[in-house]
Amino acid sequence: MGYQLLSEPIRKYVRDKGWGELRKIQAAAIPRIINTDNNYILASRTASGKTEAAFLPILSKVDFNERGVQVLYISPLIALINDQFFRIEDLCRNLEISVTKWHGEAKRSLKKNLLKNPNGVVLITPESIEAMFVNAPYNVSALFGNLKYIVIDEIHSFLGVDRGLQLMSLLSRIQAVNKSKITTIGLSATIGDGNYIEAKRITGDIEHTKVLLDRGKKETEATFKYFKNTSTELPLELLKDLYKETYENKVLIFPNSRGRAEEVAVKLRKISDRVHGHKHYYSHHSSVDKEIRENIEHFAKNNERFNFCISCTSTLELGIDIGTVEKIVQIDSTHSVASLVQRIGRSGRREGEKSIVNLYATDKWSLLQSLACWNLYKSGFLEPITTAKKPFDILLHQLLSIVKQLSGCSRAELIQRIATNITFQTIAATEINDLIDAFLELDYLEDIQRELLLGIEGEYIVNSREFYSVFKTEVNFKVIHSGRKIGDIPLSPQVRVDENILLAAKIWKIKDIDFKSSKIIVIPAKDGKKPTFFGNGGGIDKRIREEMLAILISEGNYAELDEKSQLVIDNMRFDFKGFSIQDCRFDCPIFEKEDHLELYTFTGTRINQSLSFLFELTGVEASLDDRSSVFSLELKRSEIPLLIKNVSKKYNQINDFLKAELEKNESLIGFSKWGSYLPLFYQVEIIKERHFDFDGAMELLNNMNIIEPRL
DNA sequence: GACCTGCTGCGGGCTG
Repeated sequence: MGYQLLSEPIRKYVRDKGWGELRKIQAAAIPRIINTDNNYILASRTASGKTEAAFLPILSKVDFNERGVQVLYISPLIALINDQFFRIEDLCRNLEISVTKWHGEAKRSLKKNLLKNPNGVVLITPESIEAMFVNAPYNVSALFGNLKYIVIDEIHSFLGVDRGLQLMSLLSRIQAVNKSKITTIGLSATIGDGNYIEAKRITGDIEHTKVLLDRGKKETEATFKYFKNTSTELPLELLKDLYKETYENKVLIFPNSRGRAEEVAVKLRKISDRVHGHKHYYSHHSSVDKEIRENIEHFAKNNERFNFCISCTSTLELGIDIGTVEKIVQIDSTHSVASLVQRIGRSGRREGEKSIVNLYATDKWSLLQSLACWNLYKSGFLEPITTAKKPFDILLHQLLSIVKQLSGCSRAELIQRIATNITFQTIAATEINDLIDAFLELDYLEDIQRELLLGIEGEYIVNSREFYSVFKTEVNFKVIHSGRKIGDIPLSPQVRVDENILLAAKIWKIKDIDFKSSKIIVIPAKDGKKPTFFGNGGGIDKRIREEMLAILISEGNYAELDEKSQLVIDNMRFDFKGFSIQDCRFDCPIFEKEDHLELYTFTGTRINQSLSFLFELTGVEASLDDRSSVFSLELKRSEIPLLIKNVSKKYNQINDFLKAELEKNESLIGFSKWGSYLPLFYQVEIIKERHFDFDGAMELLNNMNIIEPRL
């Protein structure tokens, strides 16, 4: 019935494609988009036809003879825009609707043509929208002043992150230059039942946003194996086993870090060379040159014949789809269930195939975490997404952008624009006023005859190339071999002349480092070390830790575990055998050692970090090992109640303590690119909300049952 | 104990 509602040229397109019937998500979306003005979130697996589900009805409905761009498609990745361009242009061909790519790597001549005659469909990134508001605000209204639809691809990648707040603000600012209401369609992978509200929020109108969900689930076959790590390098036995498990397949391997990805690719290739196996071993991550990455993607996508192994990071978790992948390998636990879901979904894409995943662990806590993620995956759990309630850092960024857009404005107008922007509705007018005062003080703004303009510092910030994005990036050196770029790596202590490094699945010797032009010149070599990258660890959700405890206090074997990993789990269970645990959320096992206590919290990273900060304030020596979620406390068992009492006292003045800590150590705000430009008071608010979880920490402390071993 | 994402305008040098 959806088909009948489409316009004739679109029906012809469907017929020409030979599509017997519409996909589930398409059948659901077409009548709703055509017959209502609601916003929709279309949620289903990749390769399930979501793009067409949005564009078939939109192209049928919209009158493209009107002046101005009619449909704006927004993507988090340039690569996705380039991919989707062909599909959307194909759809538009018979209708004579023009499709234009507008991103940093798109041709300028095509952008200029569009400006002469604004029309059709535009594919863009959030950062390019930001740049247009800052550098050519008149183009925003000329192009996007008569929009009918906005389509946001991979909308889940914007949820709960700064980039999503920036996008939300930009959408709100685009709506402000339009007379009529723009309808928004979000395309998404499944994001968990509790998280759809966050997707709806981005559209700016929760009430009129509906979710269309296709729960197409695949069967998954998992195998766990354990190889104890004795050094910083992967155990040889693991690599041999990994080779045996992968040489006959098309495989993606996820070893969790760029350095490990290189180590795996180089060592598997060495084994393969020795036994005359195939040569298709690659590494794929952000430090490998973009062109090399594209070649690998192209090979893997278009080849049916040869087997391959791509050792990668999250670069192959989203976006591009390699349909031929048969098997996924995860080395040590993912950091979230969401990530495990995405990675498992990368295999068995063909009709009738199931997903196959091999999970290796090199450490017992990693094995336990991996098993917990697998259990939660099977139960359908996904980490809850939380959006910052008071995003003062994004407010600073957008406030400067708005002042630049308007080339100055009155204070009243600036406040009005921010107050009507849906992104900042939770920030009070008094706070906005206070911040404007602070920005005048800091020379971000200046007041000339009651008109607010960018100040000297403000000009400096906004005119920087760094202004358009809200995420941080590291400083890199180009790695070059005989004029060809291999990739970009940060300057770690390991990067020295005559040292050998691994990059792009090959071994290189460093011949020269040019600090002026940030270049590292290399030649091929025989043996090397995996590169070191400076990462800043993320967090594990508390639900994963609770599941880890639940596994420890349960009995029975898992069919997915091999003999050795089952034995490791059984040994860990033996260690916790003496504890009678009723409630995995609040029961905390404690071990009394000779000169200290070991208190297991089995809770999330942010809660642990908050507890650690609070313990330190009371003067107690407490060291945290977050991987096993255990505190080592220099205390006697009888002193614990006093500790908890003291923590509650200190918590009353938490803002003062955080302020003092920030004055000592400004890197605490390092996770927020624009946060460090804020007055200290607002930095504290951001850290409290996003780095720590004091509410969670106090909830745990107030309900904590410390469980002693039975004798 | 991590990973990923994007980018203007202008001038100089080179190619067709």
